[in-house]
Amino acid sequence: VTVSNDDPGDAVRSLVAPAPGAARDVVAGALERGDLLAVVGRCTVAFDGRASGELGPGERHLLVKPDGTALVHGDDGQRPRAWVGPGGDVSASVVAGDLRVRATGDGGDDSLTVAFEALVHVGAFDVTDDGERTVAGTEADLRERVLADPDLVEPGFTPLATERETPAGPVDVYGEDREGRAVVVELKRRRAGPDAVGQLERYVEALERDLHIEAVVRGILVAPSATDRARELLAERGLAFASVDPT
Amino acid sequence: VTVSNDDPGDAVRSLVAPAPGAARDVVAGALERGDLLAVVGRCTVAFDGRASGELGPGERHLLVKPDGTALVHGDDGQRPRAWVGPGGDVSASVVAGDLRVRATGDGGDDSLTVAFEALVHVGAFDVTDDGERTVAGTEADLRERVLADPDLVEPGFTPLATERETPAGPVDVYGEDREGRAVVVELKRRRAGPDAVGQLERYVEALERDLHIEAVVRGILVAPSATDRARELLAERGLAFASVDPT
DNA sequence: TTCTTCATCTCGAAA
DNA sequence: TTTCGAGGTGAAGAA
Repeated sequence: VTVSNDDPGDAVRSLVAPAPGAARDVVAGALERGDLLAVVGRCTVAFDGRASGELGPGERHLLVKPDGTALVHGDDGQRPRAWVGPGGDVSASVVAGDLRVRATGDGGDDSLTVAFEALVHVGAFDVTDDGERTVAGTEADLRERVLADPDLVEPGFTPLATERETPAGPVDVYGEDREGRAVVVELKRRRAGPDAVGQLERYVEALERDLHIEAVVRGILVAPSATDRARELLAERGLAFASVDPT
Repeated sequence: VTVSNDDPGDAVRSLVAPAPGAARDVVAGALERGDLLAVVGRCTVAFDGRASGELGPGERHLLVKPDGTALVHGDDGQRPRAWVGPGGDVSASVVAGDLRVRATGDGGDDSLTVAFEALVHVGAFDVTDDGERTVAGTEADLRERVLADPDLVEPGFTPLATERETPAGPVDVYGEDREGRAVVVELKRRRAGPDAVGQLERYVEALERDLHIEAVVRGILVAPSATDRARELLAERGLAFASVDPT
């Protein structure tokens, strides 16, 4: 077992195949300093809270962030096998010769316990991420596109408001058609399914009641495409569809 | 810059503050062997595909799994700041003196590029996670509970089928009430919102049409609780609610 | 706080 | 492959 550290300003602590006690010390120090903590090894995991469950023995990667978030990743997939959210407490101990890391969620209702029966690596890193994040191709971009060129929705369509409030919640785009009829537009950045139609329908009905007029409120689903079931539902409800890409 | 490795059967390679070339070699070896790869350092990130975007300079943790999944984690929150799914290719290179890791998603439509301008740690780990995952408190558990004690839904309720097919999709639980009327039950393991009511409504309407009878099909939403808006919608649609916890 | 909806949602199962 | 709904969904914005 060797401690391997080039000591670049105490920014890193890295142990390969450490003894549990040495690992616990590194983990405890990382938690105290607010470091990013990474532990790789064979472990079992238990969690409890909104639901409860466990992971049988397996080799995994535990990531603990300065805000208390803890993620247990297996060897595949994009989602952690187990996790607990930020805001809680994290502690480390050695129980029966095993390193044990325990984290609790914000309310304290959620808890996560990781017991390592073999340690491959422990690392503590003093990192801060203050970089900006930009994303293009979101629903917001689709909305901008529709507002810039309302004919994409339907020739003669005139947007009047975004996020217009109704008893059923805010509608993405509210406007009127060439004949002056009220129009509710629901935007989806991806292929739309039955849920999107249900949403649109709720807004249309809510707005009809809100305006308490006899005139019909039209509903238009705007998305790159829609599934067959979604199109059937649109037809049944007398709603329309317009194909528009978010980019 | 030191290579620090206790050589526990070639299961670990760990470099603290490595030079880009040395890091590239470790990364390339990890990709070749199918190791779990972890890189910590200051980087910029760009992604493209379903959407596109970038992360400005920041210190982050890159995790690459044997299946090609790549996750870029910042110092807080539970979701990666950027990612690409499994199934694609991953490659490493040194460009303008910086380690660069590029990963593509399954279809090759998605791509993720991470350029490290400073390296804190590089680790390659030979791990496999074959542990079982068990979870209690899921919707399946709620269904079992309801089937074991149908009175939780409503006194006199009799379940007849689960996953019963309708033109709108499979119904969680199908049965009949004390008067022999058809009943559709929609289950939610947590507090139910408007979307759950929309789902239940679709199933009720689909089943009414499917049975093509004059008799009404009843709908009951079963969940620990429901939001006010959800309750209003239930009332408008003539649907019922039953409070049942998944555990 | 609760509520509502978006997400580069992810994931699994079924048609 | 596509569709559909669950998820211990998470996260953001508004009331």
